[in-house]
Amino acid sequence: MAYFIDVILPIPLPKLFTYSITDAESGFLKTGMRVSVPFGKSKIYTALVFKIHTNAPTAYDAKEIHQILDDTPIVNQKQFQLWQWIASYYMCTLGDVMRAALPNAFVLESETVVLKNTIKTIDESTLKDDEFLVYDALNHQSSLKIQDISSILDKKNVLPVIKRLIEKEVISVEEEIYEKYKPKLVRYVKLHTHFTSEKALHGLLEELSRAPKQRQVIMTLFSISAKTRKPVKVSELSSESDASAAIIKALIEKDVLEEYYIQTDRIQYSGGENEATKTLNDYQSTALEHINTSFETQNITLLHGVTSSGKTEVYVKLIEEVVKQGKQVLYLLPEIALTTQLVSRLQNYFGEQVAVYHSKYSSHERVEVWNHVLNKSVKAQIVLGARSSIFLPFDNLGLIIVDEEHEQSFKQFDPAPRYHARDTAVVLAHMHGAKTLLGSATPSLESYFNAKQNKYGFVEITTRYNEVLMPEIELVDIKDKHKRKLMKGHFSDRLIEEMTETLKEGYQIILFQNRRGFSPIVECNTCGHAPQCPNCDVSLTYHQYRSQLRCHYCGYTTAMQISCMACGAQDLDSKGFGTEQIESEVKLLFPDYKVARMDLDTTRGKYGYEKIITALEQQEIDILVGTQMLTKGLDFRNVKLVGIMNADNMLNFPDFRAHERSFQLMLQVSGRAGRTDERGRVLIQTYNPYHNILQQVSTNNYVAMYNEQMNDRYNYKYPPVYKQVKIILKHKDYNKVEAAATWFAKALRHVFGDNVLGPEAPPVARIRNQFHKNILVKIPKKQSLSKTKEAIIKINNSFSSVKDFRSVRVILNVDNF
DNA sequence: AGCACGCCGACT
DNA sequence: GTCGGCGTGCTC
Repeated sequence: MAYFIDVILPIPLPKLFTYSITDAESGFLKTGMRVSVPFGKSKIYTALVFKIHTNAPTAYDAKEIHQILDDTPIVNQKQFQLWQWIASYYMCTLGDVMRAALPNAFVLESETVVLKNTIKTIDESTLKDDEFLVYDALNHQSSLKIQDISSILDKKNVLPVIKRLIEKEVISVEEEIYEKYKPKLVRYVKLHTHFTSEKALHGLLEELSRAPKQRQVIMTLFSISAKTRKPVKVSELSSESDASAAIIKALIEKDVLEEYYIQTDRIQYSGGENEATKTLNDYQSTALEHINTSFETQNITLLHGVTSSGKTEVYVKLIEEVVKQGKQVLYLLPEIALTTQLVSRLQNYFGEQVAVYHSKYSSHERVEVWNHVLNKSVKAQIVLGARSSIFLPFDNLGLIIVDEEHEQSFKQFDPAPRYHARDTAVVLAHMHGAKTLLGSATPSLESYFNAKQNKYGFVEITTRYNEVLMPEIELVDIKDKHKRKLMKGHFSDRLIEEMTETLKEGYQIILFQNRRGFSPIVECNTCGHAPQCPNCDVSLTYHQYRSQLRCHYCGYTTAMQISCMACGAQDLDSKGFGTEQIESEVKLLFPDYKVARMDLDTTRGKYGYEKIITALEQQEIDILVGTQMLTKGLDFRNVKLVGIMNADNMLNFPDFRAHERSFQLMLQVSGRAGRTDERGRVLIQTYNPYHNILQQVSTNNYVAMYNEQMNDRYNYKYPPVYKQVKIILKHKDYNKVEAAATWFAKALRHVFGDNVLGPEAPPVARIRNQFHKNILVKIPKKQSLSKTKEAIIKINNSFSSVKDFRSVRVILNVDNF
């Protein structure tokens, strides 16, 4: 009997590929194991076994696999089920999902290696110049990579040269694959078995009396192992005995010491005893009770708890319960809310049972967490992670918590799969028969809507921890302040007053400005020219601290101009403002206080973010200026005043969710104020204090916001009332996207009529030299989602068979919010 | 997505 | 003349 496997390849092709395997392999292979397979002319890819069968393909000969990479499956059936759901719901391929799901180190790729042909002697005179260069390089180096040859010959396309050399039998090529994951090994030493007897040991010490350093090492070894009763690390021995690596090496070479390696985890929990979980206050325990009651009838429950209401403690109790039952827990958070603060808080209670998984971890570290989850190790009973942790190989999940449920960063935008981790988590939980708890102080409209419709259970906490009052929110009309000349730069007299007061009392201040850099537009006062990005249709943002102009879309930078590039006038003016400008103004206004800034530019690097947070906690910073990074579930004890510099630019953002987002953002920032005992204060500067959203923020009226926004959503057919799929077309030629988008929209209108919007150019019509066009398909609740998607895919297929449009990139984004 | 093949302009 | 640009087609 001939055996075949269908595999998923990590490429965006909609189908599986079939390879043949031997009898022996068929006995060994299981679905979910990795194999390496030849693909195309020469490449070797990592593929994942999806199905094992005996149906020989008819249209082609299946190739044989190259190698089996695993002893046991690394992906389980439930994951495959989830992957298929993602692929169909978010309209992408299984290959896309595989790429996103597996830690990078699991996906090996081959590299072509060029070797010298040693069998034949070469007549060098038959070689051309470039051929000789390669041949000569191989005399010095046993193997060359394609890239090496590229740099030797200093040109891009070296394949013709390689081809000629192969024909002349000078070289041969091989495909090499590397296992990217290497377990971390730690070197240990012990005394060689020769010396275990008392007598032999005595003799040894005698012998070493002439080598005091070495003798010292041996003595230290004894004392360490007597103390710890554990294997002794080389590093430990070396630092304890103050001996260099060379001395230890000498002892190993003399066979006095014996070295050995033990595989260790890269991430280790090193804390002490676990604490008992905290007792909940009345509000919290009522909430917990309600959640439990809700879970009796509902699989999903939304917890709406005001900022600083102690939701985490409630989560902890729930986690404790589930862990007791021997089930796994997934605790999802937006990437930047995953701080050491929260991790150590959970570790306090659950110790080494907590594993953390997010993108700042190296791919090696990710593999380790993956394996712990796969092996149902106690070390990963509770996984705390960002959106990609929904892909871990859970087997018996009992509970998923999605904290800060409203956060848009749960939705992946750029590479497919464009999934929403909150929604995917709900599906994942369902597959495991687990419960899902969504938590937020400002729930997303869709979740609140679902709760209202009784699709989700609903629980509220309306009181802050320790019954601290919600901050007092004051709206400051800066139009009026400008008129009455009460503004100093971007600061109103009210804000300055409050700041002075707060600083005097010894409390800290947070200033929020949702835009980084110094100013988003630099304009010539003489001719009105503003420097634009050469690759994108945006003006460049001025960054003062490096005296640079920068594009926030493609990363283009150029030096700040002294004079106008168009007319040469030296009179440049900056319009608008960002965090950098606020920071420098604060420094002028309050020269005696420490000011820091937190935005993308100051938090680069692995610990940049952490450093600022710690400094704030340690009260080394009096005033912190920042972007929305500030909003993410941080708990600052001593912040009493929050200033929102300008509420209008977010309210006027051209997006149907701008109002909802502004509300969430402002309430979240406000929530940073007054978290211990003193009531906090929030000042919102705006040109339009009568804006409904601002009124709702200032009265902390979520329900009013919800009702008003839902009204709009009904009227304009937006989510959560309608579903939507956004189609983005990109091309470097404007006329081409234009034509392509028109064609696409027309085809869609044929099927969906008025529920198709566009094509329209987005606010930034060109990014990285690609022109964009958007089309939106609105889907009424009663219209079948799967049929709609089928129709879109069909249109997309006929679109790509028009040869004129083939080079236009099409992005399908389901639930693009 | 890659990658090869094949056809055209612009340089050593 | 070749080098490298990109349109086209294919991958078990």
